[in-house]
Amino acid sequence: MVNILPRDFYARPTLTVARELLGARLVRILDGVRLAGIIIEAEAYVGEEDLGCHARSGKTKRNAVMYGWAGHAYVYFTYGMHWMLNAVTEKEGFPAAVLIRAMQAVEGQGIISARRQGRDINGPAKLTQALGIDASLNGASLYDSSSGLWIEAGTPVAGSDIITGPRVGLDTVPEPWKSMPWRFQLRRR
DNA sequence: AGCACGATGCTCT
DNA sequence: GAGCATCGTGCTT
Repeated sequence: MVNILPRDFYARPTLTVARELLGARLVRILDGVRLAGIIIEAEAYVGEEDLGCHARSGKTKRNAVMYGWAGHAYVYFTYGMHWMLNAVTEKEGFPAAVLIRAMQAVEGQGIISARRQGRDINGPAKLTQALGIDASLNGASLYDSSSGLWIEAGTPVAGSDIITGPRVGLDTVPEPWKSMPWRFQLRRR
């Protein structure tokens, strides 16, 4: 049975969505083959007030998708070579998203491993490289399988299995945003 | 196991 | 022109 998370799932507070995406199944159809992983790490980026968020300076061409409908993919390019996958959250007009940072491969592991040349997939740019996610998926619907990229409900995760901490890579971001505990990880089993 | 650094190009000021 | 929600390599402990 297919159980794609609906748009309403994303149209909620970003911290809630980030926590609940842990344990969910990220699915990608690449060259007609189904690849999937269980999301094990995610971070919340919440509005123009959040100085760690790309929307900190208002709407731009790059971050425009974050201002749109919840449940769409915000995919951006950084460091000259890396793609990052986010799920847009909250209500239309409020710029917020969840960065998908890591997953545990559960379908198409052979292809995923080959695409990574045997290296690990524990990291936001590694994940997008493994799944073949790039600018062509910016704005794609995550609640609709026709996009080739969606998220399915997983087994519920106990709160005691979730580790929180500060977001990664915000070295030049001022406090308190730099240290907000808006990174969520599934405890290793 | 951990740290430092270079790669590499797009976006916004 | 500066900075970047990173990664892989290579060198040090």
